Amino acid sequence: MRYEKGHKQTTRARIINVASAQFREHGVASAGLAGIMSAAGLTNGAFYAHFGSKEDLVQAVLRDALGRREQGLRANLESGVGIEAAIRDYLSARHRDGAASGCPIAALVAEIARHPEKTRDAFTRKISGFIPLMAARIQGRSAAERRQSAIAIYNLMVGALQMARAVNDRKLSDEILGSAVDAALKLASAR
Amino acid sequence: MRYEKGHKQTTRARIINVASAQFREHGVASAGLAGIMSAAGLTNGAFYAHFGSKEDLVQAVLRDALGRREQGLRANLESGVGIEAAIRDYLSARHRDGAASGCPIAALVAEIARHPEKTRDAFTRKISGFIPLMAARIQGRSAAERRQSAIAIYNLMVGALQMARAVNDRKLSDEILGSAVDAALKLASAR
DNA sequence: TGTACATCAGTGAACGCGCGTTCACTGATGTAC
DNA sequence: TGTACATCAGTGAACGCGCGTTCACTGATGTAC
Repeated sequence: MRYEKGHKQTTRARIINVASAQFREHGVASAGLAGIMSAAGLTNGAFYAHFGSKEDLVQAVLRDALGRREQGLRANLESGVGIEAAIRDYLSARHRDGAASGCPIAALVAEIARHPEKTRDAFTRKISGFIPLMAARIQGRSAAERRQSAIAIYNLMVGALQMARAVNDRKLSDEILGSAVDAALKLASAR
Repeated sequence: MRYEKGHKQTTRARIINVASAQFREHGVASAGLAGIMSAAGLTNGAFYAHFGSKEDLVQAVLRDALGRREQGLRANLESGVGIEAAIRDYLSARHRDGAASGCPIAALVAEIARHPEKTRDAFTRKISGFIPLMAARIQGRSAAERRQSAIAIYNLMVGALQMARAVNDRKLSDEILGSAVDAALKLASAR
């Protein structure tokens, strides 16, 4: 064959990786296919050998990026990384300043709400899988309470990260992250 | 005069109102000027008699929409509407399902982070004004603690509302709102 | 009082541009006989 | 072994379209004299 076996799969993965970063950095609506393809070292036309439409790519990116974060959660759980470390990492200056490689939920959730059902389906499915993984690391009297706290903590972190990114004043931005860390830790400890 | 006094101001306000709703519903990037102007009962060209650019309009919308919410907060404070009622209202199904007339922060914060400094300035200024108004209604040992809780509660509500809007499963969406209400109330009460 | 001109909010066609998408083609390698 | 054809990932030009923006123009009313 003119290309080694698995070449197309590799190319597809490269497109997904590039798109994943550009979507998170510029938003789905503002990241164009031409820019994504050229950053992947390809030309416009090759796109449709891999995906049926831009919306298809969005779904593939969501599944991939959220899948990676899920794997990360599982790895943390197994290696015993504490919930406090995870919260501090999520709400760090590094995460705030590195949206392109950061949490896809924080970067894209508002846009996803405006996308077609199929895209929201892909998102919803991944989120549903996430929740039990987070709940497993949270203290609480009952499973229901742990689940509830896990959801609230994630929502708090997502909101705080976005706010810290939008605000144009370093001190206020740091204060937002710090307030969220404290509140998240409170919610994570049994009451 | 061919138009009564104050006519231009009224028109400007109408453009801002229409844009405000369309930005919140479709996002700034996806809401076009032609659509905004025609919804305001005008043609394309009239836009530049009122604003220098689309980005100018974004800033005007932010100042207007956040100003309205600030006024609402002040009114609640004076009329003694409790923090619990405010939280339940923010995290209601009605607010989730009515983005066009809902909180501009939840709808636009992620996009604002990617806009020019001047736009982020307008946002930051309004947010800074917000915080003390919210802190005044929160319990806590010190002013610093009240401020911290107010920030965390708002971040939690913004994140939860966005997540509830993105998720494509009514039950999960309701659960997200409910979890956020409980967590916000916990954060709002003194500890 | 009547006429000439100034004002100005809004019109609507046109600008260049980048978007998502399509498609005829390329060229390296495989297979058939 | 050599030739004809099939495969297919990727090329690159072109499509129609809507975007933000510009601009010559309109027409109702004001002011000057």
